[in-house]
Amino acid sequence: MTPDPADLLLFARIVEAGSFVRAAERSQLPTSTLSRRLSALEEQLGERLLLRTTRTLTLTDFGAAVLEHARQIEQETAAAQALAEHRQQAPSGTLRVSMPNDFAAHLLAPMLAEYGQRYPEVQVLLDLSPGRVDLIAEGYDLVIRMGALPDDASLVARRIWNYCPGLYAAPAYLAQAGIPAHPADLEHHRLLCLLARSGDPVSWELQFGEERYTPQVAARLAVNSPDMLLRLAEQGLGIVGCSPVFAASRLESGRLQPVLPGWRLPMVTGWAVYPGRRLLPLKTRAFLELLEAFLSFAR
Amino acid sequence: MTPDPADLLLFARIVEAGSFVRAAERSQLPTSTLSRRLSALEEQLGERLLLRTTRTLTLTDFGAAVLEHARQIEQETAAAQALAEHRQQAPSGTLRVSMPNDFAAHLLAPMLAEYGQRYPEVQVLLDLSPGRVDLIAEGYDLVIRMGALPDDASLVARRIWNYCPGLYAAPAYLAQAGIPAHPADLEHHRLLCLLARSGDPVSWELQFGEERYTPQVAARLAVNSPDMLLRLAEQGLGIVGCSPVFAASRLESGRLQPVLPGWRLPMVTGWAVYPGRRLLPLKTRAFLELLEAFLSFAR
DNA sequence: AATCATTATTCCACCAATGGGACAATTCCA
DNA sequence: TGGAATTGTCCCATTGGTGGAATAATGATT
Repeated sequence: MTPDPADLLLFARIVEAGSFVRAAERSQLPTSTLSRRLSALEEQLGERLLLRTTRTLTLTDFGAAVLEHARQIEQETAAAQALAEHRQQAPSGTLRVSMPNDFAAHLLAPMLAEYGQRYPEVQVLLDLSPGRVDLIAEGYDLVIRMGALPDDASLVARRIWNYCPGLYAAPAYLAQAGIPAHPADLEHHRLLCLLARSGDPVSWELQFGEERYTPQVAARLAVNSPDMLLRLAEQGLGIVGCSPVFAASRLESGRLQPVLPGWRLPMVTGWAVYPGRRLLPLKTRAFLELLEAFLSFAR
Repeated sequence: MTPDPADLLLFARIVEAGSFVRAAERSQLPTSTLSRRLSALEEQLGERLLLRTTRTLTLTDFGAAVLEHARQIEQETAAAQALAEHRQQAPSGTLRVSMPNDFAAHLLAPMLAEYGQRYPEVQVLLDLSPGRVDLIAEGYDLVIRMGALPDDASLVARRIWNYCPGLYAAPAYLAQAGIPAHPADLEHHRLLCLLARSGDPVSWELQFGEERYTPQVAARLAVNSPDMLLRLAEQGLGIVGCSPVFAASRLESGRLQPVLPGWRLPMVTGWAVYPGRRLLPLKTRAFLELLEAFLSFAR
């Protein structure tokens, strides 16, 4: 059996302190423990390390040889602790984040800039692939996804954002197909739908305050990229349902305009998913905090 | 509080094994312990080291940083153990021995040669000062002394040799002063006495089998070196009492001859004194074994 | 020389860590 | 698709180690 490195560490401390009692004071341990542990270590190694008198401790030359290794152990444990403490104060390392492309482009660009400036020691690796990634297997620290969250017990999902998509279309399209006055009118329109990952069709369950209405329509086109969806709507392909935030720039420039204002699609929730509930790396915690701060503005 | 190096070592083992179960098998520990200890370590360091799924373990980049130090600790403990095991097989280091000059010259020269040849890794430091040395304070591994042994509880004395001094004188001296036929005759002779360390006079309590006789004489000369004593006797200064072994060479060459053959002085015991009762360094144990082997020949 | 202060060791009641088992979850295999 | 095997975590009775106090012993001091 290999010796307990903790005992070797204690041995180093005893030698440094020069006596059992001083080592006990520094280590916050009773002298009895030190005495017992050292004896056990000697027993295990099969040779004495220290010759002890009540007044003096002298190293065996075997003890001197072992002491070198014991000091190394002491130094390495201290290094490990220092590493941890440094982490506690300044986030560092590599942060691997995966999030939808549009989410990053429309909402997170300034936030990412701020994060990079505030924590220069963290290297951010941003993945914008739309598909879900295996958080742990692929080594991601954080994954942001819209809609359905993965029910993985080892993962923790945190609600970071939500929105109720509104309906938007290009003025040219509305001039040609007419402006709907009620959800029921949508049955005669071309609807552009965001393709859910699960592949099942999205129901257009519209609501306006307490009032609800679900037109019996099928989407004419489904894409898995909100940005592409908006671009298609801009080209006059139909009516799109998406977040007001995403549509904002096109609304301002007049390339899109609201349809059935006040009516909203069901709430979509954005989740931040990360492994484990506690002991989150500081870099991740910092990212989440900054994320929430920015999203509370964008709400 | 600094982390427990034993936990860091376990962490390294888990990473090497690739799973908790395999690490448990190798370490002869239950998986529950490994799981708990690793969690405790993470708790203490404040950040996760391993992301665990039932099927895969992946290192955090913090974990990767800590792992380096953990591996060092593993290596150092192994080195310490190897050191001990190597000691078990091949004595090494420095052996500090103190013994009387004459004891070394007449009895131990071949034994020391044999020891040096058999254990080349041991550097022997031989002290031939006649006075008693403080075993522990001066760092001696072994002290050989003739006569009274120190009653020190922390020291262990082992009887290694004993002899009954005989009487010897130079032929020239005997021709001049006459050959004693009975111990009582010694009262008219010059007696050369070995100076005891305590300084008190040595009584010439002669015995021959069961017969005892103590001539009322005082030594004319006292020296604390048996060899010098013999040399003085050789010069015809008087009758000396010393070990037959010490006198052997001079008896063979005829420079000395026995006086009152059969009569002997009281037994003198030689002691080997060393610190502690068990866990004797192998170099010391080897020395003692060889010592006893040689002295059993010289008896 | 004798006493005192200091130090390492020993003893024993007690507590915390252990480890065997059950459990939940996941991946592999048919 | 469904079981089977494997894996990490949790639970709780049990044990080994802990730590406070007494003991033995040593070196300095008066």
